[in-house]
Amino acid sequence: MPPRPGLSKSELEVARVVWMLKDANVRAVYEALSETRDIDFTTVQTYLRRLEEKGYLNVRLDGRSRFYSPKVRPRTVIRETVDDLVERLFGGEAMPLMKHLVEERSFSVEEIEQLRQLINRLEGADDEQ
Amino acid sequence: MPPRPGLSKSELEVARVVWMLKDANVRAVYEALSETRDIDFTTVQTYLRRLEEKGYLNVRLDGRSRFYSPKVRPRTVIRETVDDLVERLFGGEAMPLMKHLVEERSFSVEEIEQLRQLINRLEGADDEQ
DNA sequence: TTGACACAATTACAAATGTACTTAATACTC
DNA sequence: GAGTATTAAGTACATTTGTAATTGTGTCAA
Repeated sequence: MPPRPGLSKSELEVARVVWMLKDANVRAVYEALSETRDIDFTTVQTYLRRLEEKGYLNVRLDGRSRFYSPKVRPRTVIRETVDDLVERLFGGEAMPLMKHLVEERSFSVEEIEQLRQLINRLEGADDEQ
Repeated sequence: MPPRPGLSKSELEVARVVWMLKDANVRAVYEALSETRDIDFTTVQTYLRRLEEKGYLNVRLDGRSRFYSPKVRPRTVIRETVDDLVERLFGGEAMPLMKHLVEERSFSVEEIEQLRQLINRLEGADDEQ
């Protein structure tokens, strides 16, 4: 179990922006989010505050403004989130999700090739006992 | 956009049980859920009612008791759910999720082979223009 | 026919979530 | 230094979610 409260869907979205920006104040996050979505500045403020309260972000004061940066590694958050989804939607089996993705998200030829490479690499580093 | 309100994490879990049972009354769903999770009978009742209200389940009356069955196909719900996650967590790119799954969920040799097959099959039925 | 249960239906209610307004403090601009 | 913009901080508030208690009603067994 994660030692932190989970994130809601929208919170995840905001967290992702911070991951991309590495270190950002409210305005920067607000602007990034505004690209794709109609949202109020103070709403972003609230999200960032909650993300900090929940232990996902660090805050640093620079002058009068607060800069947020990841505290938990994206990879970790992604793992927890995806695991949770797999648990609830597929009873813990990851394969059906893979299958779903492969079948429903029409990948390009290049992407398929990329995938194949990934799998090949896996087989090399196989840690089955 | 889905024409129905989205499902919460727990609602998804309950929906999945109904999918598996195909057609079930509260008790059956309650019993299936109890296997893995401590939950009250009436809580299950509430979830099922909400799932129906949201348009995900059909209800049929058999004697005095209500039998629930899927109204929206699992595949559809899964697509909507996964798409939403991919959107928020990976900005709409499915590949990073695949990559994550392949790297983080140690698949067995058999599963890897299965995956490979899946990909091969894909290439045959390639519908790029 | 009377409990004891089963199930439906209704209601409850705190916590989490999405969304924003308000107020206060500062900084920047003439 | 008065007015304007920026940010922080606090507060608000309806909706959704998770969880269940309560109340009504029929069913079955003794």
